[in-house]
Amino acid sequence: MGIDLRHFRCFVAVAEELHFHKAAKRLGVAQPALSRTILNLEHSLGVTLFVRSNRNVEITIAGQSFLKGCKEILNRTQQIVQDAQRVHQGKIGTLRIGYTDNAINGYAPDLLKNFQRSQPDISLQLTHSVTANQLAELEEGIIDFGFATGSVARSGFSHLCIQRELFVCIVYEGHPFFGRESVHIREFSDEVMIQGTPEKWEHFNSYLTPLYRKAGFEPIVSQMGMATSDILRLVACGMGITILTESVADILPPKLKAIPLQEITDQLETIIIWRTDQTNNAKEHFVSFLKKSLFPDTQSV
Amino acid sequence: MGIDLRHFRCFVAVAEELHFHKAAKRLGVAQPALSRTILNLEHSLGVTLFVRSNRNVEITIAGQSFLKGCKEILNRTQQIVQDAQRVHQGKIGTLRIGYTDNAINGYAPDLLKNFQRSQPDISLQLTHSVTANQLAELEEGIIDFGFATGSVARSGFSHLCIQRELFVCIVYEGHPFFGRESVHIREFSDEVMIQGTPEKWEHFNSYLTPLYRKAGFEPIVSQMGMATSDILRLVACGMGITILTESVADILPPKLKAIPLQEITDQLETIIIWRTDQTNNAKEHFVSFLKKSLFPDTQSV
DNA sequence: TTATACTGATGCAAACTTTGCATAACAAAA
DNA sequence: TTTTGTTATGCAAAGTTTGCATCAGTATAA
Repeated sequence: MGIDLRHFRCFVAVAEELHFHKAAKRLGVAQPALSRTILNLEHSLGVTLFVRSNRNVEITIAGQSFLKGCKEILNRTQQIVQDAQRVHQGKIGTLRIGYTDNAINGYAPDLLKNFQRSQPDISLQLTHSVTANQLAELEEGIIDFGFATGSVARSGFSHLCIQRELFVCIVYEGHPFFGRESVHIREFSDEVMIQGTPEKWEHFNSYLTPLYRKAGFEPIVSQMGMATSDILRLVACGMGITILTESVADILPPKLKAIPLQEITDQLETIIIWRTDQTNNAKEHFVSFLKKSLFPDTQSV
Repeated sequence: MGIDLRHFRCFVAVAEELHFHKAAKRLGVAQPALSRTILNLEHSLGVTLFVRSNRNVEITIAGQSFLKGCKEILNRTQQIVQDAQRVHQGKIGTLRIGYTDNAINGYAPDLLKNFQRSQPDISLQLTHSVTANQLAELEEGIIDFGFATGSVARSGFSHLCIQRELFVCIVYEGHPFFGRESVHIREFSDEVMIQGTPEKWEHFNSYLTPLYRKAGFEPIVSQMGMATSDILRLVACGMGITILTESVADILPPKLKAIPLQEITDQLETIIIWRTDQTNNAKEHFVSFLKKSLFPDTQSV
């Protein structure tokens, strides 16, 4: 005869009502059943929980100790059941997210902030890595989502475009372009340019090359930076100017300016990419949140 | 169909064995009964706990979450039953305390003795286990307090430092160091040393390694002991000398001596650690007793 | 003293749950 | 294809819990 939560529930009711009939009513059972349940419990424990007279019921100090424990266990049981259900529904969990320098500016931080607010029990773990690495990390299950730039169509992956940005020229105070409304890329033929390193900026640079080619010259590249912040620092030191995208405005230091490029309508896409197989509820939450945020009109699903 | 402790017990067995037949054997029931119990549980919860193929059983993340909770509840259930029985027998509360070999010497025994005197109706139940295990046991609710060595900062836990000790060298009668006022660690380069086994003494040994490194040699370790008493026995047999902490003086057999180490001021911290949530009266008594003993000046609360 | 009212406990059969056995169903390995 | 290893299912037996009727005990009122 094992002790069960049923015994605990019955015991708590009796201990609180100190009256078998009322407790039975509260539990929705007949009084004799309850009487027997408590007797069984006392017998299993080897502990007298109540002193009954035919006129009233008193709880023993052992009973008081047990009551406290029973309530604790019943509450905790409810909690762990809820927790399991929440995990099952993906409300508790961790999403690992990779991001590139370009992708994390603009719309992305707000997106993540809002998601965090709507699902505070899902923790987000952000790691920095370039697009190519992100794909490998997605494959290996190291990250769940990648914030990447460029069109990355691969089977087994889904993606959503979260923003499209125009390219802009970044100049420092004192440079001839500073204060101009716009610049034409042809004017760069004699400028010293800063660029991202080929390994990390492979994808980004692949957009720039055709622009220079169309303008009919090869850029003079003086220095390279690994991260956006490195490049901006070099520009700020007057080592040269650079081409980045609009959203960099969000992190632009003072004395640097972003100037639109004339005639150039190419856009850099920022996408969120993830594996289509291997889903879990936390991931699904995030995907549906993304869709809701990006296409608020669509009411389907 | 209510969820019962029976379901928890069955679930834990399956989760630990990841095999219905083995789990059923362990529980002493037939496999079909167990299968159905788990299916019922999953149905009641509305949560998939296991992913079964015909070749193996895997636990889901929701299952892992639930497993942790189930273990906690089963342990706590056992405890409250014991508590009730103790109260029935006239003891009012129980504190379960884990201790490591290093932590239980020095100040700790007096602390416990004084607490016992001030609260004779709270029975103390001491169990020996290493720091890492203590943390797991705290999580699972098997112990209420751990006496551990080393700085263990974890969220959800509180701790108090009860002592800081210098390291000393333990030598046997007849050894050249015996009778010396102090020794320098450099003199150990040709000595045969006794050490604690790496599994159980991982933390303690992590203090010794840098000491030897700074002195510029690797120690010659002849034998390893599991417990302090084992190590002392080996030293007493003349198998080598060892490094322990000051408080070991309290349990030093005759013909062994503790000698201070020159120039070494590193100290080993002994802490008491407990879960910040899940408190009860006995635990609160103990915490306030500790604070009163350790900071007798502070009169607040 | 006796009757009444109120209390928890007990006998018993019905309802429900859990169990074990035999075996199905399925997939991987031989 | 057969064998082996695994969980799931059908079904009847065993076990547990329940509700009804009723007992037994005690305080209160007549």
